[in-house]
Amino acid sequence: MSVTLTQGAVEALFKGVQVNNPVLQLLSIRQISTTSGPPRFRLLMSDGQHSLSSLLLATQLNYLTEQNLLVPNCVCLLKKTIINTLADGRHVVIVMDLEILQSAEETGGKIGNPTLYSADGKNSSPKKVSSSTSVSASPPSAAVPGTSYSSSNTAFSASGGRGRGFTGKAPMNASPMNASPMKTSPMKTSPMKASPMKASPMKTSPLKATSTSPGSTAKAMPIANLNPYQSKWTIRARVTNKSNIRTWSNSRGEGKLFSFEIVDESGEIKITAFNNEVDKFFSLVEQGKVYYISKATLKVANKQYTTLKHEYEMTLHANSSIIPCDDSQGVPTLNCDFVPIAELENRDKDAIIDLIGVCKSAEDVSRITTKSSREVSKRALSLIDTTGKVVTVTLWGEEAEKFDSSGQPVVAIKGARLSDFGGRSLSALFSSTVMVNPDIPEAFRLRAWYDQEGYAFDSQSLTETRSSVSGSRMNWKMLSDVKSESMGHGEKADYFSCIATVVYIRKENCLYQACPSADCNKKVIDQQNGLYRCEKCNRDFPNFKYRLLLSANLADFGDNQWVTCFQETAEVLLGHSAETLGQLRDTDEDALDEVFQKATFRTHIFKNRAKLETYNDESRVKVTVLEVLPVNHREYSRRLLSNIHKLAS
DNA sequence: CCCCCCCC
Repeated sequence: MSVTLTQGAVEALFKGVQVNNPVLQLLSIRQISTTSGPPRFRLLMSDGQHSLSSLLLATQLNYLTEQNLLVPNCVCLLKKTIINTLADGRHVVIVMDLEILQSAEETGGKIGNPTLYSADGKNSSPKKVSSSTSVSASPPSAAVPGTSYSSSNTAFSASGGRGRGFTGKAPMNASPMNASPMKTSPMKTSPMKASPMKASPMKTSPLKATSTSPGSTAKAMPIANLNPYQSKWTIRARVTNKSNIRTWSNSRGEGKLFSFEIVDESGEIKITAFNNEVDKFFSLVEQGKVYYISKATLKVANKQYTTLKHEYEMTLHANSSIIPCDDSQGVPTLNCDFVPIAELENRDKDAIIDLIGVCKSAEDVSRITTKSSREVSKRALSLIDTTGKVVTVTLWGEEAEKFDSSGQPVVAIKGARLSDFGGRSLSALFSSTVMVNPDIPEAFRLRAWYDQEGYAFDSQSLTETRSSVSGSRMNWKMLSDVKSESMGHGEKADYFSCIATVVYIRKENCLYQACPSADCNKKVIDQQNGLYRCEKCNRDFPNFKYRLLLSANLADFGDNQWVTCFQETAEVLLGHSAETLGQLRDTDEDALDEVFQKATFRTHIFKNRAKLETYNDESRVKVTVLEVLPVNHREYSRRLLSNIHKLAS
């Protein structure tokens, strides 16, 4: 005999320890009953000393049985195995790949006198087990919840699984599911009988001990651990993305379907319901709610059509069960991995991105016609985050129609697609989830940031559109043109735009105390008695508001120019509100200095107005800044080239 | 078993 069985392999596998390429003898094989899908085979294998009955043949190896190759007494090399851990701590070994080293004939019979391995050391006759329907009488180890569900990670990665499980951060992080027992049990059958071997029901339910109602202490299977090789599971998960009902008609037939995505703290998976199951479950399944789900079919996910990371997806069938769960504790509301907007520049086109930002502005909804002549609504939003960058996100259909931008809400989008249109922009997909003012810490942080400082940011958009800057209505000039073209000398003011760098901002007299009434910005006179007088309103006020009136010196490569910035443009230039700056001046002069320093040597696009003014018999052109816009690199290059061309000619 | 993801 040329083969040697791997001694100790059965004990290791029984205990859930991976064994590399063990050589085992098949003692018996039998088909187990399944509700759907291809036949499943359970194996009793021996290492010569012990035998193990909790092995399942992966369906892709079924051909070995069909060809009568995998028959009792043959010797096998298990090239790839997955160890699944059941809720009660027992392990099931899925044989993913094997090689028959020696046929049954060549081997000639059973090697050694193996006894069925069990944890308590009692050995039972392998014959008895192989003909019995009961699983080996290992004592239920209810005391190992900490290790429950933990599929062997190394085994999973060896099987080619990638990024399985929980890769994002959970915004609503709660205690691990293991530690949050379900309070109620709406399930008719106990989910804890999580044996993949339907023909081998456990006689006792190991976790039932302290419960008064069946299933009350049961644990759900984490979504990340779902696989086609275990059919008896119950998950507890939140619906994150429910589609409408769609119909189809093609060469293979017609029908209707809807799909939804669910999340638990371990991961996400897509579920699809067809025809009868649409009728049964469509109204039951609600976005945001938590359900117990069991008895659905798992199949390999088509990555072409899903943005989720799970290797599998689920299809509901006639026996599938979806039961609302009142206790949603510990089930995350969403599972986002937000990408800072500034970081989008470094991401690839077509990447699927989770994004959160304050909706600075939004287009009105509009109707467009697609290439395939379908009409659809769209609405573009400008989102900003603490990186100070802005990006355009397009919503479609109903989402676009319903969106309300009033109050500049925080918008979070899970699963938007990155496009290179206009540089960088995003588009919501059918699979995207759009949340307005979501109840998550990131949203609260952003709200606070925006209201305190973000609103005044000289934000740069990653999305360049016709309306943003580039070209059309801009009367581009160099600063030297102000003098050489005698701008502002005409009857009307001249308007021009330039790209220039702030070389100096005068701090003296940059702030004044203005009349607090809404439409009056007149400087008030401090009466030194706690009252402030506005001559224009002819009234005394107990308060005032700070206003900015900034003198700045701008330079481009041709010349420099003193300009005036009022309130709004000054706030953008300095990056803070007049109110904040007023407080700083009164309380922290150093901080105010820093603000001015930070704003200096920054380059922007300035839209200006030039007009000759006469004051005390002296005339000079006064340039007022009307708008400060971020410089876009493409635009900057274009202007630079244009200016060089102008200088050369 | 579907698989549309759009427009500038």
